[in-house]
Amino acid sequence: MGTPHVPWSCGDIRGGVGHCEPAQRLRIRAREPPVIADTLTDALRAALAAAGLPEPEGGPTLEPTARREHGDFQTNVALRLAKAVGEAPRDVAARIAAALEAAAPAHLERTEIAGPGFINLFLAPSWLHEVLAEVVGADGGYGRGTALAGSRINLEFVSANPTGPLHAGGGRWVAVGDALANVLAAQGAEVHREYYLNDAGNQLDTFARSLMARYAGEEPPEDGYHGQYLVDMAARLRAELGDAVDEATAREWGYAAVLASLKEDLARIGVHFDTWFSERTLHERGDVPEVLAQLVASGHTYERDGATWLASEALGDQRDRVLVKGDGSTTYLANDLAYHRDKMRRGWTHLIDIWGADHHGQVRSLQTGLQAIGIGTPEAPEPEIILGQLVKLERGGELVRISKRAGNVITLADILDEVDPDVCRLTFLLQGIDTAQTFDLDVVTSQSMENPVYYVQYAHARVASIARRATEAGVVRAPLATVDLSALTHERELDLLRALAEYPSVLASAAELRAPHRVTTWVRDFASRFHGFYRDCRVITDDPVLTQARLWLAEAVRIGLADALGILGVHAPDVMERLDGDDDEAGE
RNA sequence: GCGCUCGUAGCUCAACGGAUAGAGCAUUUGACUACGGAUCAAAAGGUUGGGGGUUCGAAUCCCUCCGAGCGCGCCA
Repeated sequence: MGTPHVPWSCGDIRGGVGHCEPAQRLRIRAREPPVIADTLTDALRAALAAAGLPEPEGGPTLEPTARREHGDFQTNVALRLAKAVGEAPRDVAARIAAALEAAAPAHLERTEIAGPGFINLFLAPSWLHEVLAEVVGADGGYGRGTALAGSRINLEFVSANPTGPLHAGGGRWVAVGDALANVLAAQGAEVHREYYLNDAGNQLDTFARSLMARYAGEEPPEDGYHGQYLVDMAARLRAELGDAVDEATAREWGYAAVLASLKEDLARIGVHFDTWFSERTLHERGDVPEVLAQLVASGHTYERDGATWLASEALGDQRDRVLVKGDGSTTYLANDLAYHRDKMRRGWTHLIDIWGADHHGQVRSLQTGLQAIGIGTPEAPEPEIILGQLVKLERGGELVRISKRAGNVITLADILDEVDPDVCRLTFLLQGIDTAQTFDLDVVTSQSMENPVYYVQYAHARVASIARRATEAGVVRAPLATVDLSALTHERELDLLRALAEYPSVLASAAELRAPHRVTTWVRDFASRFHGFYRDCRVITDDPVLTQARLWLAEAVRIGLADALGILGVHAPDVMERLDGDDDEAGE
């Protein structure tokens, strides 16, 4: 029966097993907020030394406080040290705090010991003014890290079989994969986007038979592809190539047609792949027999029942796997091993695959098979496989049941016909991929309040609008160095700057955790803070000093919004198209 | 049966082992004669599926039970 191939469940996205443990990943040290964090950490280290205390394992850490009453930063060093030192946590904290205040670093106003033994640091607003200068002074590079500098990452995603259009659920991998690539690149990695075309197996043959059946005006075979698109495709085939097409010709013509439509869909949503890798390449070059020979030589294979097996269970797989079938043909696993070996040979330092959770059973097979030939280790397997839970589609408050047989496939193109690509992308990037996502077509296709993309884009458009107004009023931004940023004292202003201060660590953790949705969460919150600021603080005022400072603040906000949206692959418009809320028949 | 991923407000979802678990939507109540009201403010809403354990501290880590999704082919 083959893979269930649930159309919008991304059933033909290559699947895999659970997340790799962090230890197996490329490690990224999530950075604390800029500059100030280094300063404070150094001061904290010095305070520990001055107080005659050791450093906790992993060094002292600082983090932004969750509540304003707790100051700007907090550290739990005292809590972590208490047991080793043999003193009460609050006593340890007191010693550290005293030493810290005795040699107070820049911006530090006071410390406070709170709760079980936290040390809270209260800083002067000047540290946030420096953040503003960092944001605008970074020339587009604010928030970037270097943790992955030097690594060359091959990121494979989507890779849906070229036997039909992309399903709506597959859009999740399109959006997540592209954003993850951006997130990794933001840490200095060279990232290569790759799409694997499974064009040598029997799926394409099944596709060809189905197409031929439609061409002949018949129903596709039981295990074939029943979607309406093949009826349309068959008609085009007849129009282009006439009435005497054989199956081989139909297969190649159909493959080319599907490939063109895949690329068109991806272009519509703005995703570009650097490489479209054809499985046929492997067979033409003889890569598969070659990798099989390597596996045999490794001693991890055996013959049984006329087939060649990989002794993968001994390497940590759930069971052994067939590499060469009784009829002499190779399995998907054998081909996939050859494919990933090829990727490593092309010089990438690390491979990442994004798979649908329905394929998690294959993860260990691939990883252990590669380990048998010296690629990756149990601690750091290649490829790293990111599993995403599948997407459920809902419309009219009901789950849309997928029936390939009935041909009621909802494609990504269908969605793009109805909604802006930005909405589509951000919707898929709203949540982590560990949980199954329910994609409500009614909500997504409505330009309602439930669409966070407009909320964020509106914030950006508002900033742009302020800039336009300023220009109209003849107000020009003075060079930053001449502007007195200390005019920024309003809680709304500082609140925006705090969010910007945390942006670098948001990007870093999004990369480390392979979780681009964290950027979405941040930018939604950031937009919310801006809307609050906008309400309470007028930028263009009679006070030239305040106006200048706020114009620069607005610019910093624009940079933050635009950068985060850019990483998510969503546009940051200067103007929003007005919704006509007046005669909206769908309203209320 | 075995394995993987999950279970958080009415709904959809956040939350590098940290303090009083946060947003949006929905509900209720308010707010512009100035930069775009696709906005803002406030209220209400929780035993983080249940039970144990580790820890100064658990939604987070461990064990167990319940529930959900997905896997467990000489298919790809």
